[in-house]
This record gives sequence, C-alpha cells and structure tokens, in this order.
Amino acid sequence: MNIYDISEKAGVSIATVSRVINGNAKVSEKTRQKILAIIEETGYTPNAFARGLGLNTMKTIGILCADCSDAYLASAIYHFERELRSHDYDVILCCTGYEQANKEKYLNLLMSKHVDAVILAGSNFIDTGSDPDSNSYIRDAAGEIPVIILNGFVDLPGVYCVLSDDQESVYSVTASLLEQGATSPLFLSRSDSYSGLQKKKGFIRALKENGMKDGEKRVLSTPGTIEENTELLLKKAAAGLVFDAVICSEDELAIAALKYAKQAGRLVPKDLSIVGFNNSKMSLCCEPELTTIDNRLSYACASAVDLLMKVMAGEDVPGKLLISSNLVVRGTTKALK
Amino acid sequence: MNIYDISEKAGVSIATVSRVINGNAKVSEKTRQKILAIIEETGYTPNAFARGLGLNTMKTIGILCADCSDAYLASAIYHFERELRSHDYDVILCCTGYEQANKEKYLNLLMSKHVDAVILAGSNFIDTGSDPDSNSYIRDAAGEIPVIILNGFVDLPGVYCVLSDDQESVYSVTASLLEQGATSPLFLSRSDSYSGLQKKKGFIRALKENGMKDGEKRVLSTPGTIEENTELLLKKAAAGLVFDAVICSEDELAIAALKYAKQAGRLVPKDLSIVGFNNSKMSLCCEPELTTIDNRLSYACASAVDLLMKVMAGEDVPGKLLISSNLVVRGTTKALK
DNA sequence: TTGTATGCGTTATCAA
DNA sequence: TTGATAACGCATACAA
Repeated sequence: MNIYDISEKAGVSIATVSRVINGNAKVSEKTRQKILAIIEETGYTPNAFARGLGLNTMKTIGILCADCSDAYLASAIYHFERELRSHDYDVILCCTGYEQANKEKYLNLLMSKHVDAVILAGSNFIDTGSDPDSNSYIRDAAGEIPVIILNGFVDLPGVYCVLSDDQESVYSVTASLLEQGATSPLFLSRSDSYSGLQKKKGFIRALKENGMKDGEKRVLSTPGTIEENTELLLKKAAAGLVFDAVICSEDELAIAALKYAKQAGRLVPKDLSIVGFNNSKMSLCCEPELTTIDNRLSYACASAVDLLMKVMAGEDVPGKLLISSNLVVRGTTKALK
Repeated sequence: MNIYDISEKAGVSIATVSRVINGNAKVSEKTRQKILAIIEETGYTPNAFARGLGLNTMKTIGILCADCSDAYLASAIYHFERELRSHDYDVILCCTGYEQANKEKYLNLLMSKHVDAVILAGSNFIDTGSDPDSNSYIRDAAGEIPVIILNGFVDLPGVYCVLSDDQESVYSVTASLLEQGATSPLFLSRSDSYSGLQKKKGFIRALKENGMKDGEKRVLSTPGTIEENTELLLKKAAAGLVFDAVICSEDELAIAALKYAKQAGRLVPKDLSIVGFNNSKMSLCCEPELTTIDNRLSYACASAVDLLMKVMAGEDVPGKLLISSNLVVRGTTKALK
C-alpha cells in the first residue's frame, strides 16, 4: 500500500495525496476528506525510508551513553526519550562503554545513519586530559548536526551543554559541614570525568576557604564496587587516615561509606557525616537514608530537549545551561542549612 | 558524496561500487582496491535511507519497555542493545509507560517505521485479564515481523518468549523457608503482570504442598514506594497479621520489608526472613544485604537476541525459552539449600 | 568482470 | 486547486 494506491482509489494524483498527508498546501476540503477517509480505511502509513530519502531526515535523535544500566543514565534516557517522543522524534540508543575508541566509533556510526542530532548523556564523553585534540570527534560531529551534552562542557560551536552546577553544590554542602564542626572531610570520587572534576574542585575550594590547604590529599578517586570501597575506607582508616565527613560523587560511594561506618563501629551522623549524590533510589535503601544532592535530572533533560528543538528551529540559544542542585537532607547528616 | 561521485572518481559504474560496498559479487581485486581507497579517502558512507528504501529494512530493532529508568528494565535494555549492535542492528527505544493504550500506540508507531523486529521488555506487555482479545495488538504485530517478549508468555505464531522460571524459583525458596521452620510466610507482589502471577503461583503451590490452604490470603499486592510499603507492613502487623518470612517479587519490596523489621524491632534473619528478587544493586545497599533471586538477565537477553537472529535467518526456533534462576543467599535469610 | 537501466515511495518544483 | 515529473541514493536484474 503506497501513495499511488491511495491516489488511484481517490481518483487524484499522488501530489494531492502527499499534500493532505503533510497538511501543507491548499487542498479542497472535499478531496481532503475523501483522501483522509481512504487512508483511514486502508490503514496506510507513509513509507518512512522514502520520506527520509527525500527529506534527508527521519526525525530521529541518537543518544549515546556509556552504560544505560547505570541508574543515573537510565533515568536520563528515560526522560530524554519521553520528551523527544512528545516532539515526534524517535530515539536511537547506543551504549558505548567507557573506552574512548568506542565512543568515537559509535558517534560516527550514528552520524552515518543521518540522525538529526545527538545527545551525549554523561560527562564521561568529555576528555579532561591535556590532549587538545581528544574532543575533536565531538567537534567534527557538531560541524554537521547539533550535539547536546548532558553534564559535560566543551566550548565548541554547535555543541550545547546542559549541566548541573556540581562544583557549587559540593562546595556548598562541604562548607556547611565544616561550619557545623567537621574538621576532616573526605571526598570520594568515582572518576575524573568533567563532572567528577567539578565536584572535586568544589570540595577543595570549600576546604581552602576554611584554611585547609591539603584539599587534594583529602580526595580519594576510586572505581570499584560497594564492597571494594568499603574495604578501601577500612584500610585507609586503619592506616591512620582521619575523617569525620565523607562527601561522595555518587550515592553508591556513600553506601560504601555507610557500610564502612557500620563495620568500623562509627555512629552516623553523630561521629561521621555522609553525603551522596544523585538522589537515586539507592539513597533510600539504607539505614539511615542518605543525605544526597539532587541534581534535578528530569528538569535538565527537559531543558536539553527544549534547547535542541530551538536549535533545530534555527533559534539562537546559549551554549551552556547551568542548573542549580538541591540538597536533600536525610539521616546521614545532621540538619544542614 | 554519493555512489555516483565514487564511481566517477574511480572510473567505474555505480554497480561496481555497490558491489564492493556490499562485498557480494565478483569484482576484480584491482578495481576493488581502487574503489576501497577512494571510499576511505573521501569518508563516504552509503545513505541509509536509500538503502532502506530499496531493501525495505534498515537493520533496526524496536525495543519497547514501560519505563527504562526501572533498574531491571534498564539492565535488560543495556544487554539487548549491546548484543544487537554486535549483530549490526540499531536499537530504537520506546518507553511506553504502563497504560495499555500507549503500549499499542507505540507498537504500531514502531511498526510503521519498518523496524525488522520488536522486543517487548517486561511481562507487563501481556494482559493477564480475561479479555481474550487484549493481546491482539501483539498478534497483529507478530503477523508482520518477529516479536520477542522478555519475561512474558503468550502462545502466538511469530512471538518468541524468553523468560526466567519465576514460578519455580519462588516455589523453591518458599519451600526451603518452610522446611527451615517458617510457619507463616508472606508474599509481597508488585503487580499482576504475567511474571508477577507466576511468582504468586509458586508461592501458593509451596504453601499448599505444606498443608497451608490459605495461600491466597498470604499474598499482598501493592504498588507504592518503599516508604508506603514499610507503612503497609507496619499497619498489617498492628492489625494482627502474623508473618515470619517475606518473599518479594522485587528487591525494592524486600527493602521495604527490611525497613519494617527495623522499625518493628524484629531481628532479621532470626525472627524474620526476607527474600528479594532480581539481584539488583539495591540488594547490596542495605544491612544486612538481601538474599535475592538472580534471574540471569544478561543470559536471558543474549539468548533472546540469539533466538531473534535465528528467526530472521529463517531457522526454526522454540516459541518459549525458560531459564532457571539462581538463589543468592546473603544476610536476610539463614543459610538456605 | 563490468555496465545499463529500473524500481523503491516520497516530497517538491513547475505548469496547468 | 490540481497534476506531471524530477529528484533523493542505492541495489539489482539483465545485458554485454
């Protein structure tokens, strides 16, 4: 069933059928109704490939993420997808893993599929190293279609970044903890991604402003499972590391800190304060529940899609959108301002 | 840059270029190399739309899920995507939400995009009610392209179901608990999806075989958050409901049960055994960590994709694949066989 | 082994 | 308001 069949049944040309399908040009109400009726009756749907061939777009957005089973990224994708679909865009999902080579490979793959834009979900798509050319794959893509980055920032034409103000939120919670009497806070970081780095900066800045110059030394970067990180803290403490507050770049790390506290016999939040990040479901699974930073993911995703639609409509939009976070105080800290 | 440009540069016809791109027919090694070099040099990639138009396929699989931010579904999608991509298929993701009308709408939408097959991730795509026609949307789709269902079963031509043996695993753990001395187990169920129903059946069967005929009454169906379900158990217990074991259809419900135990001052696992389902990350976040049923999701997804590839290759494959689960014993039960 | 010509189903331009 | 026809870029049957 194609447009010729419909035109034949209706006794008109394919051009007219095309017109009523696309609702564009002028068609007499009478023929419009007639054609509409036939389309309804036959269940005809235009062939998406042919349409794509002509228009060179299939209203499809590519979303790249390292690992969509990660709770945070999974939520992001969920919000993106729903938001995009409400604008009649399809989503091609591509999980790249964490290797740089694959990120580039899959970005190019998506480009070759003529997606209308790509969304890079997660700050790990930005190389924070010193090689000035390591983000060139993003620049190349942005030369052809809009590129949206969630939680990462590079200043490149054609790339639009939506991110939560991670540095500020970590700075702020660390400062509050210090004000409350903490003397030896620790920062647990998952990785040196763009957002990881921002968080770390916020931590160090808060320490510096309180006269602590050894900020760098109070940062622990660690991949690894909950169990491994629990062990890590146990070991560090046994080796003499003193800390009375742990701020984490992810809820999962905070869970590990909490487990450490249990095993070390330290009272939370009395002897040890713990702060997570992301306000994920995990933060509600433990006892006490985690104080955590909510970075308003759903708002960020909606904003990103909104931005994208404007870009594709040719409007002028900012290349960077910074969204403030919200501290959710639960049981692993005392009341915080 | 299209196939004509390449053919011109190479001084051959487009047919020859097409041949080397598709690696099909005979092309002299010399011209092949020449064309390959030009393709490399120009960075040419075939236009996917044009190809799709001719072949009526774009090597794309549609994945429908109710909510990809759900931990279980997110993992499933991750595995599906990686597995499919290794077979050179793209994935169009579509989150439908839980309303029947939207499931149908989006399935049809995907069909109209000419996906090569669809995967329905999650048992909630199967209507378990009495209306014999409620799954007709699946039958209609399966009439055109292969339909794979993860964790759900309907016996329809063209639909292939891969599911874990939920009934058996719940039966088995319940029986073990009873054998160990439990006298009043409870089953907490999230929903009456196909898989929820299977789990419930397993529970009731185990009770019946141990002479307990009030199985139905020992099942609590509840949506709601962790907090709400904690409250629910508190209320039920206050109202006189007695239970010494809680088997759950999801880890999240088990977390709620654990929180109930803490608040009610009951010792886990001494006074109360708790079993979760899915072996999600959540099961590692609490204290003690959850005993839970691991339904081998990654294996199931890989099998499903394997099945699909065989179906599309015209091979004869079973319409139902049942995968045994694995009980992971941790801290919320005593040692179990 | 290579080339020619046609079809795939649209959209859009130009004429009527 | 409508219709005829040319793109769009590729794969492939058929011819050479």
